[in-house]
Amino acid sequence: MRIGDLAKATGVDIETIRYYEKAGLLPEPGREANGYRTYRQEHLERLAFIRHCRALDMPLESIRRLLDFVAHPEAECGDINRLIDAQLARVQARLNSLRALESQLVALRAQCGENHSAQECGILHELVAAAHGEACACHSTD
Amino acid sequence: MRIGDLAKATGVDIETIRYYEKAGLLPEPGREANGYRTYRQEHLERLAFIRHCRALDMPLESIRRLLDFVAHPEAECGDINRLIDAQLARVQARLNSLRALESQLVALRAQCGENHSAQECGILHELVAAAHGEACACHSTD
DNA sequence: CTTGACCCCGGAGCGGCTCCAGGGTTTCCA
DNA sequence: TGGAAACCCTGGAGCCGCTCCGGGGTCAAG
Ligand SMILES: [Zn+2]
Ligand SMILES: [Zn+2]
Ligand SMILES: [Zn+2]
Ligand SMILES: [Zn+2]
Repeated sequence: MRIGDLAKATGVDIETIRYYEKAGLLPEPGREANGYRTYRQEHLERLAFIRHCRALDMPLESIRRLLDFVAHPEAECGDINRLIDAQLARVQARLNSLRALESQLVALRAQCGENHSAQECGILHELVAAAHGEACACHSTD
Repeated sequence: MRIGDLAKATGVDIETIRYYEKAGLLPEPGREANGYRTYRQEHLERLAFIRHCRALDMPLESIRRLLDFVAHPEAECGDINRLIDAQLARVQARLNSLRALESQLVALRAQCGENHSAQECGILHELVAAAHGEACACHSTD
């Protein structure tokens, strides 16, 4: 399998595959006489694993550590839990802030109905007022 | 007001303030004889405006355009609406994917209860299985 | 013999900061 | 008066996870 085949099989961009190799996530592939990379089934599985973890938004460093566990199956799995927990915590924190953000944006959007000049625009007014600190907790000074 | 005072007053890092200046978001401050930047009330307000928009997760480019409206209050406000709408759409898209992500992570986390070796760990098993494509839509090949 | 598809490499660019080295200035206290 | 601490300056590199670029080599079909 050449890199283009692997890319097609997994839906991962060629450049990204090379990047994962440089980053030490994907083991070095074999080389044809002309220098082209050649991959085997294990590379495909490894790459799918990486993409699955990336789809869970894990940083590459976490994936690296998970791959260590795959390579050393006798190790205790406590760190795996902690890793997932940390990831979940990140996601939930981001969810919370995005939810707050969404309602702020919805409220903001409601300030402008019809087309008019910027100086009469409720959105701009609200943004300026909030920046002055009136009823604005989001960019707190603490 | 020197840069440190502005930083303290707004809770924004000094380096970030200088970065905003370089990025053309904050107007060039005055300078003391020794080259130190000096800021006035308008800078403080401007910076607060920027931070408020950043708290709404707007990209700097959008903020630049909002600032253009502040500077040209006679312009039509239609673009302001579109800007907020686009931002809201981004946030909602991210919310949706994060919600899916959260439930996946929760399900994943449930696969491991007690401490054991990595090869028996349900989390690792699930990750590997999902990477193989069994019941996994997240890293689709299309 | 050329066209096009594929592959190689090293390096730059993205956003939004953050940090660093290497310097100058000011302020405070002994 | 001296010296340390706290502040300020600049330009440039580093972070993440790619993505794109230039400049080249390789190989099969028409
Ligand atoms: Zn997947
Ligand atoms: Zn309006
Ligand atoms: Zn705010
Ligand atoms: Zn386990």
